[in-house]
Amino acid sequence: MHDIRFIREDPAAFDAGLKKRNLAPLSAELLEIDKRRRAAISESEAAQAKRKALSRQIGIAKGKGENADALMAEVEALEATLKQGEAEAKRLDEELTRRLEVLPNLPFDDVPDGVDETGNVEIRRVGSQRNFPFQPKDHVALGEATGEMDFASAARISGARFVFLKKHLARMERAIAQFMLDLHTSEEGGYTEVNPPLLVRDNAAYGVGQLPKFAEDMFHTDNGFWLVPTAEVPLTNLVNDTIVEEKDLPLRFTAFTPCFRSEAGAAGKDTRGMIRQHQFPKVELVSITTPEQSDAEHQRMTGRAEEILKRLGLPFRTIVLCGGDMGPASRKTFDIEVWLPGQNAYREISSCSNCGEYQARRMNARFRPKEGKGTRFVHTLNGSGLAVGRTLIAVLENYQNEDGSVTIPEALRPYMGGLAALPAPTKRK
RNA sequence: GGAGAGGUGGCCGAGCGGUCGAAGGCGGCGGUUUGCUAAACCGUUAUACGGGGAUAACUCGUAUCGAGGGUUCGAAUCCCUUCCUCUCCGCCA
Repeated sequence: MHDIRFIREDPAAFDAGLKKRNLAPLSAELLEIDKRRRAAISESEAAQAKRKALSRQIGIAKGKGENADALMAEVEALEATLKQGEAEAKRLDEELTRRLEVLPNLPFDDVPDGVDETGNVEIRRVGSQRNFPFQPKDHVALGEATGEMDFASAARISGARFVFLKKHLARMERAIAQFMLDLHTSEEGGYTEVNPPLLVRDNAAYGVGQLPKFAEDMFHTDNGFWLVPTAEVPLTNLVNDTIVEEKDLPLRFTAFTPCFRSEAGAAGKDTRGMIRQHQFPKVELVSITTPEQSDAEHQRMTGRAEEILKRLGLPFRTIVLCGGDMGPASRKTFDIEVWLPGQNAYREISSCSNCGEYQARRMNARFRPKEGKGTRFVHTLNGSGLAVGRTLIAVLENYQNEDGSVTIPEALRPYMGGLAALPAPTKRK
């Protein structure tokens, strides 16, 4: 949600931000609505002030037992203008909100220009791609060979874009999540583990910017709940409608949850395998900071997500998204892409965004500064730390052996009962 | 699911048709006292929007007592709708 005063003060900066989003300038028409809105408010308030004064006089007169008919007639005469003025002011105010609340956040100046993913810029590459002496398989081939990744059963029971994981793979997914949580909640990680609700109300979905524009991307229950598309929704809303003390910032939350996305089928992309599912597990990171801290926190958060991949020995690259490819709430986003030899491609495994005060304004999340008076909006950040299902895929594809067994990365072994490798599939008789 | 109770400022808690933005307390801030701390005492302490002003200090106005609507000259107070919380009973992982 944008601050109309910011647009009033610097319409050129606003339009420049929209341009980075490949949107046409809007400041002129928004300010026109704002102008009419403010005029209507002034008019309406003047009438209200008059009524208030008269009503007070009526009260005083009646208190003294005097006749107040003349005064009451005066108020009566005001009635029409009053009602009309109020309605007009309200209508214009709502129109402005409706226009503003669907606009995306303004990218920072250092965000690259571009209309889609081709405009993204790689900023670093870590780890080296393994040289396979054989043709590496993708995760579907590996998982189905052992029967531990079962798409056929999932299709019978839930339809497309679901999967059953069994035995070692089920356990490894759990191991990965636990490894991530342990690192994030360690002293150097600094995050507080949270186990949030997975069903949320409209206001929570609105607060992070999912509503009103992206309703069709979420599952909805028939009694009015949204299934969370990411734990970002409940975690960020932990501070909605609250005022935190500056000394308590930053707040850092992490959660391991399933995520539910209904849009996953619509794109027609990644129809094969576990890459894009209606339900997937993810460890999420959320930070609440002061405006001054948010940029450093953004770097830090991205670093914490990268640390997971480093410890798992998975090669990855980090890119900064261009204006056209960023999520609407974000001012700047780093994507981390893991190398998948089975696909011969880097694939997104984390997305870390600094949302500035965009979400804070929508959910009314403020802090009380140590210096000065009043309150200010917090900055909110979120990132995957990491997508657990995709991490599982990455482990399978990067650590596979020619016989179909999979070496387990050292970091995960303590979580797998010391197991060193997932067994190769047994040959069919 | 059944039966009740309630939602007031950063927090607790009064008020139940008329100068109520709202008593009192706590907390916060400023000060006095004090060797320091504590205690005591005095003062102060909401937010949003709009107008004026230098996009200042400040000032004027309007709104805000869960949300929305209604009654009334006037609503925190009355009525309706809705959301939420709590208690008891039932049911259930």
